[in-house]
Amino acid sequence: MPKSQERCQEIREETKNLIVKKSVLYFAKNGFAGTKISDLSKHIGIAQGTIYIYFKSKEDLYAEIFAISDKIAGNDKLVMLAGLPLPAEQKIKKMSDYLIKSLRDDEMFAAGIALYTQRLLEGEADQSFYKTTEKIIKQGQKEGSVVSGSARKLSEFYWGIVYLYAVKSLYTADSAMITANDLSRVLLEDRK
Amino acid sequence: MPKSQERCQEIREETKNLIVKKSVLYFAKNGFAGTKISDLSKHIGIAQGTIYIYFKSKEDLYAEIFAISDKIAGNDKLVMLAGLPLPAEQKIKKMSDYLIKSLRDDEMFAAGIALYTQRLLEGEADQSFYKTTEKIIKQGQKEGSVVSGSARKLSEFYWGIVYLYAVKSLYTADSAMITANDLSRVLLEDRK
Amino acid sequence: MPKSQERCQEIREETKNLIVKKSVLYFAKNGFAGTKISDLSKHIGIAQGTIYIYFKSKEDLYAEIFAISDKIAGNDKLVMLAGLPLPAEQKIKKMSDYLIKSLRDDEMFAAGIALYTQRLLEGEADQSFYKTTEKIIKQGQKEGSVVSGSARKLSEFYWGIVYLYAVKSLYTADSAMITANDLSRVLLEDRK
Amino acid sequence: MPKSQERCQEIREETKNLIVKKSVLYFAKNGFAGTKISDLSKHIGIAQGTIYIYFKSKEDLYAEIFAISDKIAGNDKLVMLAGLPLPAEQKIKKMSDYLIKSLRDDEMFAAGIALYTQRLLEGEADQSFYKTTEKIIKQGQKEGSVVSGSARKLSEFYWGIVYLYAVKSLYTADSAMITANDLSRVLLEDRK
DNA sequence: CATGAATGAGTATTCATTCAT
DNA sequence: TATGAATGAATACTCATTCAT
Repeated sequence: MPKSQERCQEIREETKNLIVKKSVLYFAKNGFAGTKISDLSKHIGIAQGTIYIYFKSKEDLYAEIFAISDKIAGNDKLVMLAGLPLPAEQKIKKMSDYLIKSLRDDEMFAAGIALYTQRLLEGEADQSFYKTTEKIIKQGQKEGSVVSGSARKLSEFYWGIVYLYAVKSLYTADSAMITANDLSRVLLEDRK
Repeated sequence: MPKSQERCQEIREETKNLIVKKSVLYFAKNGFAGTKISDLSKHIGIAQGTIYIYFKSKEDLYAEIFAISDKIAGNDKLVMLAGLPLPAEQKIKKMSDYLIKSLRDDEMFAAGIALYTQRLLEGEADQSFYKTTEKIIKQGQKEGSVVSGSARKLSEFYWGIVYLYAVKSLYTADSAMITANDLSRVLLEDRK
Repeated sequence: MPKSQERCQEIREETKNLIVKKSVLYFAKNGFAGTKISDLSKHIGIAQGTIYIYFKSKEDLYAEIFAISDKIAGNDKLVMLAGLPLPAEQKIKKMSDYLIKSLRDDEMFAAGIALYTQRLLEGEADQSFYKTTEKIIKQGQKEGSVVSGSARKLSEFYWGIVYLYAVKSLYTADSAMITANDLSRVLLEDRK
Repeated sequence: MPKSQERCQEIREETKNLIVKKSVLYFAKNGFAGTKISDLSKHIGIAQGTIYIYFKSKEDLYAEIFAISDKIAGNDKLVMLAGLPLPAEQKIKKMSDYLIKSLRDDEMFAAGIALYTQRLLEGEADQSFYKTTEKIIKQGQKEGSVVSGSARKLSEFYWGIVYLYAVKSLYTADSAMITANDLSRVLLEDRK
């Protein structure tokens, strides 16, 4: 009696997700060239061959992970936040809160940020994070809560710092993480 | 006219320097695993075998480059600056000036910073940059020019940003570099 | 209504036959090494695992097919023909008729011939086809209807040609097949 | 002191030729799937890696050998022969002489014929051998020396037999090779 | 019995290193 | 010294076979 069509689909889905999930961290830490399929498969807990059932090649797996890195890093949440009817200062604080909390608690998130930013540096990712943040910055500059300067540069700066601490948290468990407040202050005017 | 002993030595020196110089950039961009000797030698403009005359192995070359990365990145200048009888604010401004200028004009410098920081993340570098900067920060906090907070964390933050723009400049020629002023402000109190 | 013992047996028989039948063609075209179980099972229309219910291994399946290739190729009919009380010329004509007709109409037959000959080349098949044909040739040489020369060589030649067109018909549907007459003439004296 | 440019070129040429020459036989005997790079390199007497200096992949090596199989099989000589001002009967006899002699003495030649014909069966080779032979056949039919029938079919038949004995000679050293005379008679009218 | 996802031994390919020139 | 062809151990990838469902 054959396995049911749906159950097979489910198994496939599960295994593929497992591979992706575990690979994100591994690639983020070790890079493409630094990742051996033999080590990766051991880390995932499957046979080497299984990877090739779901991905044509190591490069293919990497590309797929790269491609979804913005999802892993929570781009959709950011876009939603930007759309809310709130003052920019609040948005920035919420965003910073969310980012710092996620970096601290969720290795996958940190890995997603790291991969997404690498992709940006190599010119292969769209700049959705930057652009959404730019909008918030401009709103804040109108409202007087955000420091003056090129929104683009400020956005890059903000995300650069997020990247920085993402990478740090991948390498060292106990890194002296900045607070959400520290991060917000990069954009917000000091209140005296 | 036979080559004199010294001339030979000179040539050796020159070739070795060429290899180091060109390798710094290559390793900084591609990492250890991502660097193939075949590609690297092409990039340097010599034969693969030549590298092995000067270095025992790829790892040996990498180690040597790593070992001098803090020199490339100008650690000695920083130490000297810290020792001068100047207010911390001035030191920070001078330091930031120097860093931004170097990042802009000297690829080798950027590569040195990138490699040094990678080493730090992997826990293999001493933390001289951080520590020297910490001293300046503490001085500044006493003098009232530097924001309050853990000197260690502020130092890490400052150098994180330098690293960030070092990596950026390795990848994109025209990256929207921050100004020395932007960089200084990370540590300095806002003056109203 | 539970399946009877016999019905079960029948189903087994049917599936096994299906596998053999479809495999003959596949192996004949692609050879042992060139046949992947994954491709073969797709071609048969069953799951990979099913093959292993009926055959211990790929080699086992191949061996079984090889073993019956002379039956597929109609060796028994040839032996019977040789035994009939007929002049050699008639036997040769009947044999050629039968071979050409079968090659044209029955892919399985062509595949059987191809496999049998491959086996011969590799020295693993007995030479029953050759030997039976040799007898007919010798009879014909006595009767004056068959060209002179080594019966062995003529027999090899005759079957070589049959093999040739067997292979051709496996690859190209519309190959310019020789006629039974052409084939007979390889052995028979020209009549003026 | 570096190797001279020319010497390097020479060495490359030599090694590539060695690989091609030895591979022709190996592939002809074992087919593509049946040939392991590890075995092939042992057979050639070089390291596995060396093959990949000259060929991008196993497939690439095979394709290159396939592509030149008509040269190995001596297509140019055949074309030249067809152009000579001779009666067709002489051409056919010379051609058959040459073919049988080459098959007997030169394994490479046999391998070339085998590969070329495989290519034909797979529809990837042009049909230069067939076409040149067709011309000679038509000439001979006009001159009355060649049997009647479709020139195309006769040509296919003739080359089929050559292929047959090419394959045979690859497998068995002492195969009962037909004589040049036997081969010629496939096309020529019997003289009484 | 039938299925097809998973396995891992086997095979292809790469790349740091060596060495004859 | 400098070269780059050759090497073979390390790594990527395939495919016959197994096994839980």
